[in-house]
Amino acid sequence: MSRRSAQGVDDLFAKASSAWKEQGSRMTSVRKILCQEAFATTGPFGPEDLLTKARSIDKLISPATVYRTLAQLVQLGLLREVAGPRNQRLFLVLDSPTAGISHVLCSDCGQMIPLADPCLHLREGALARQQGFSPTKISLQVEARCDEWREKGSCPRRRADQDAP
Amino acid sequence: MSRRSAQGVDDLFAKASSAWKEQGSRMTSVRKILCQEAFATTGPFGPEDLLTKARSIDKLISPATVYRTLAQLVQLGLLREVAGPRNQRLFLVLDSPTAGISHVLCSDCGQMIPLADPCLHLREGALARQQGFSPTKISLQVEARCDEWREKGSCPRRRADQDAP
DNA sequence: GTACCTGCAAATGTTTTGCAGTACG
DNA sequence: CGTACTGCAAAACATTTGCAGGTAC
Repeated sequence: MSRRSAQGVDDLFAKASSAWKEQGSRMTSVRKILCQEAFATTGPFGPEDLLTKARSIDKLISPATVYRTLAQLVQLGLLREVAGPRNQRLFLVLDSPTAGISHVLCSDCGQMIPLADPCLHLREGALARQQGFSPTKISLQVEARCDEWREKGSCPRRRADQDAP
Repeated sequence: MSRRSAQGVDDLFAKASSAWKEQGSRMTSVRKILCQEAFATTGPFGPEDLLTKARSIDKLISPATVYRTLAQLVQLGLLREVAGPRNQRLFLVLDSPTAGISHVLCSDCGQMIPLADPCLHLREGALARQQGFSPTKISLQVEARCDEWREKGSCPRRRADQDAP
């Protein structure tokens, strides 16, 4: 998994710290670990992913704390929740107006491939605001079969734990 | 809840029957009830909604059968699963070109408001093709808090059976 | 000292599965 | 008759919550 630049991570980390402090909360050592691991991730990640990464640093971190922290980071506007394939919950770091929130979901392997399209992002916000809504969660589902699937009969990204559609 | 025309329901019903028959399965009496209730619904509905409606006709229908049948109807291409607010699973009847469109989901009342935006639709197709995918269905969901919610503290569309977030 | 934070374990809520009986063709 | 379908109950998961102890300021 690719990682965000140290500069970007520090930026986000500072934002989280001050946002928490502002509301009487603290940047604790557990939250530090969770933030570092979450913010360093460039792609979408699930609660389970984050827990695993965090536990590679501190084995005692519990799922409860991961869920609590994720909810807070979404509420602070640093993460956005998106709908993943097969009802997974996924989170994305929101660190710039160009944050890629569009994705293609492969019908075969279920994998989510990000689409970078700032224009689309702006458009989504505008659409929602037009009708009197403030967006909190955005999910674009493009159901598709990848070219490899059509040519070779199976998707190269398919994971072993997945069943045929 | 608005209902689909009898003609439309019959059409979908016939499709389901023949699709099942084709694969050695049957249109049973329980499936009839589930299909009728699902196909008559024009908006998004959850497994629980469908179970309730079905039980108003036959009280013995079980959740297991509802889930099994929903999965099959999705697989047959008659329903489409979309991600709802607060991690609800929602299903839509796929019976027209307007099925693959965008929606705003209200975080408070859970209602899904369609967004007509053919431009967005076209754009997604292009994006997906760029990356080697052939899109089949596209749906954009923006989960949001509506202005009424922010101003009055609750959403005018809220239904009685829903809890505060 | 007073909040806040955390892990644990239990509770929740939803979806799936094994199984025995039933119904359909 | 054999296969598919169904309800029931239990299992499997994912997520949330209560609480007691620990930590930061």
